[in-house]
Amino acid sequence: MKAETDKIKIKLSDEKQIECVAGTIIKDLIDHQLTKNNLQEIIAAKLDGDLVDLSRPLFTNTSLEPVTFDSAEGKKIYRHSTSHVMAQAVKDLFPAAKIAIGPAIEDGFYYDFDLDRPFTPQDLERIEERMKEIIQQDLPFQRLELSKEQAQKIFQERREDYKLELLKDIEEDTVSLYQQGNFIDLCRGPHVLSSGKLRAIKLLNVAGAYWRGDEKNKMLQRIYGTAFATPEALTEYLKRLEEAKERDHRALGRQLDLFSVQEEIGPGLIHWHPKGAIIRMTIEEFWKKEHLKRGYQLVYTPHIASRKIYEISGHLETYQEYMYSPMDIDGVPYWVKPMNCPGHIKIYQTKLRSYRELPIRYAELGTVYRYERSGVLHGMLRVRGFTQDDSHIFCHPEQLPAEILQVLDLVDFMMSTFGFDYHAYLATRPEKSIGGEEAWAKATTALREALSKREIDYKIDPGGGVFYGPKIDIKLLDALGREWQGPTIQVDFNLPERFDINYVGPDGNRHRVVMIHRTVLGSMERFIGTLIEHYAGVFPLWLAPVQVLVLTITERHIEYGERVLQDLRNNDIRAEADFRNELIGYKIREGQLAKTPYMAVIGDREIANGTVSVRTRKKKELTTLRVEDLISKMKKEIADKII
RNA sequence: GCCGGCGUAGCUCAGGGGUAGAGCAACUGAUUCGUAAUCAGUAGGCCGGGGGUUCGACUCCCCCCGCCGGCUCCA
Repeated sequence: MKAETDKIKIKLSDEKQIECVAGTIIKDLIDHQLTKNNLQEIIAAKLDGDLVDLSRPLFTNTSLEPVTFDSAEGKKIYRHSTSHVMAQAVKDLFPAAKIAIGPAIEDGFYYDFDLDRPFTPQDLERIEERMKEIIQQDLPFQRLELSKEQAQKIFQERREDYKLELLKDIEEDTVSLYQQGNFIDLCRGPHVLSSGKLRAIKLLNVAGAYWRGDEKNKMLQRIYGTAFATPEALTEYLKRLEEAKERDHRALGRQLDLFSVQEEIGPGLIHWHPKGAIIRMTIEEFWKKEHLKRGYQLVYTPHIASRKIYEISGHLETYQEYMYSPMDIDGVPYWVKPMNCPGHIKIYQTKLRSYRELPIRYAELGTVYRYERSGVLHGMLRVRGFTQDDSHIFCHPEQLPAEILQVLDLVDFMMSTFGFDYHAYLATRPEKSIGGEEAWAKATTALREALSKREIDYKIDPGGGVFYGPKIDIKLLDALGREWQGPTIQVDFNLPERFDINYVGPDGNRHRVVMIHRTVLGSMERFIGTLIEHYAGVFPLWLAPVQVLVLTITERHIEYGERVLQDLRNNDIRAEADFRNELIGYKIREGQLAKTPYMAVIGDREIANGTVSVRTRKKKELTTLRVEDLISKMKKEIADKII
């Protein structure tokens, strides 16, 4: 460390470097050097890549980069500071509350508290008011670097049991604490300079959360909130949340009459109404054709199976908690299938397989039932009975890379057909797992290389693999940005062993197959649920339940309307009619609210010319087309699956 | 499963110990109309279910069911 009179060099950018006296506070430096070019308020700084408080003094040559709210790091710091202010407000109003953890998260922050009474919505309002007062007071965030013992003493005095527990797990001798006003928190930082920097805050909701995410631990109360650099940005965000709610597949499912869940039948069990069913059927037909094209063979397997098969597969050992209790059939317990693999394996094993037959790819739209805990059910996205677009590929080890690549190709093709955004994860070997190190390495490499070859961005999910093999998970995003497990590609070393699945190699000996479990949509329920949100209910023509609505102006146009309707239907176009004695504006409004892609209006002029007046849901300008031209235009759009 | 909130007509929602309300939808009638709401009328409710408090409960209390937001867990 240099003496305070010494000069140090600070690199501000590739072109700009300045000198200052050692000990200069970053904020002072920034006030002099950077404010003119930066309208955005600076939240923190990055010194040689490390995030630090603006209140930190500079002692060595370094590069300095300002951090603003624009950056992900800036948002994180800003919101993390807001969570501290919230914790301070809670402690002010509820001194008995103990603080746990309070990080920034995507779009906001939370803080967990332990308090013997629940926070009410009114409490949230009070807390928010108190936070605004704290912001008004403009309390500086002070960083304290203390020995672990000193920190322990502080949190003992304050009876912050959770902080003490966190401290125990910290290995370093010194820890950092942040204080604003009378509030002290164990925290790495950095933070904004003072509470007054926080401009637009909002508390959103309270929820239970287990201490350290473990359901054996005490349940704490988590308050969620968010913060933005300007009130306008906050309002914008809240508006986005409202809009997302309107895309919610549960609301749209009711409005568009796609599906329902019946209390008397049971939660988590989906009823597909005619309009939802036709969407599903269209996707399933497409799916089947595509699989046959790509060398899959379609199979069907039973919905129940005797105990024996699940003993062999290991389901009773490792998966029983998700399986529904067995029924007695002639004294033998039968279970409803939670997965399709055993059935496919047994089909494979009906004869001796040669290496020449491999790979064998069995595919099935297989309906499975799994017990899901009541609190996790969610519309069509998390249910108890669902149809997986399942397949099991049996191959020999050398074929694994090519097979994975082919599956990934199919996944990508499907996702792009539907215009879907997705995130990919490569889940690696978990601690509790079976199979040799070499096999794992080979399979993981095959998965990784397939992802790179397809140029799919992915994250590693360390230890997230299944016990029997590594996997690629594709996550779909719902309207609120929540990720849902969709397509998955899993390599399996386990079932081939348990079932003794073989093929006869060129050497005449039996060899163990490698098995891939995969789905390319996930399940019909979850996929279509997410699709509803993705399209906001506005299905592309090829999927729209009603593709064209034939509308008449008055009763004298009905006869011609009937002919047009039949003409469309004869051409495999899903056409419906509204010949009611209602105003045309009224019928159009209904069609528009149902998000019908085309409406064909018929009046005197159209009958005279053998045409229809065509209105699309997107562009509202009208065109007059001969019926056969409308048919060919629609047929092309359907065939091309235009999104 | 756990924590919190909610449950009133088909849908969206008001009401808050003393006879249950609106809009839309439905139904009936009139209107025969040119691209997002024609007019009039009618009907519709075990106020999620059960128990309790009370002279009286949709309203207050308890239990159960379901839904919503999270946590934990998954296609």
